[in-house]
Amino acid sequence: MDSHSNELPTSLFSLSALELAPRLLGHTLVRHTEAGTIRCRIVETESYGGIEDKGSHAFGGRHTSRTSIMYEPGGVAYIYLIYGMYHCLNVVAGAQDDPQAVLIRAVEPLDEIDRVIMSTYRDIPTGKKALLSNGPGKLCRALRIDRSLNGYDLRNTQGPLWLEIGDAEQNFIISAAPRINIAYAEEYADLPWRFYIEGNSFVSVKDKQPTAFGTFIDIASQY
DNA sequence: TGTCTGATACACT
DNA sequence: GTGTATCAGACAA
Repeated sequence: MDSHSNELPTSLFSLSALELAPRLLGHTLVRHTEAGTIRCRIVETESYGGIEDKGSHAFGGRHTSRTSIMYEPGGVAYIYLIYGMYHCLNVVAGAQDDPQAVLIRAVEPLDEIDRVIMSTYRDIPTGKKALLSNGPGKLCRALRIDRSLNGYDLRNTQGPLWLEIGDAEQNFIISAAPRINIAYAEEYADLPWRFYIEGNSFVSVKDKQPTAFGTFIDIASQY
């Protein structure tokens, strides 16, 4: 297999989180585990952009041991623990010292073998389908992602976790909606910074009135 | 179908 | 010491 041609272009990750979030939809998250290499399609993301975003861990320029990875140049993984028991995977975006990140909220296994391995890691029956990875905590458990992977370069196809270009032939509509569970973010809570593939069963939260945002952006041909 | 609640461990002050 | 903001299971209807 020629993995080199599947790499996402480096220039993509220097975009702002708000630009990167919809562009990651349809592309492939790959996790190399002891049980095998798992491939899944990104179907839902959220943008956490800049020090002015009250929903971001880096709001106000907060620079702590946890958030320090957000200040790296785009393309590395930012993984944090929530509720003491779940992890969330983010793709760092933008330039050095500009803390931005895209939260991966939901993925869809590409093939049967991927679904089987993910079900094993989730410790649920394989028949559960979409419940497997329709949320940020679930997908991290299904892909055995924890903070030991924090800071890894997601463009390195020799590593434990990376991104690849998705099927260029896919065609879907992107919807935008407010982000989930950030009521504390005040005026930033209602901004439509969550993006997802319209109609995909793995999307974590269904909106009554989704806002059309665009269609599949073919990164392979655009960059 | 929708709403609610408790579990849990670390970040940060 | 206080805040975090997902998930599974329970319950009502």
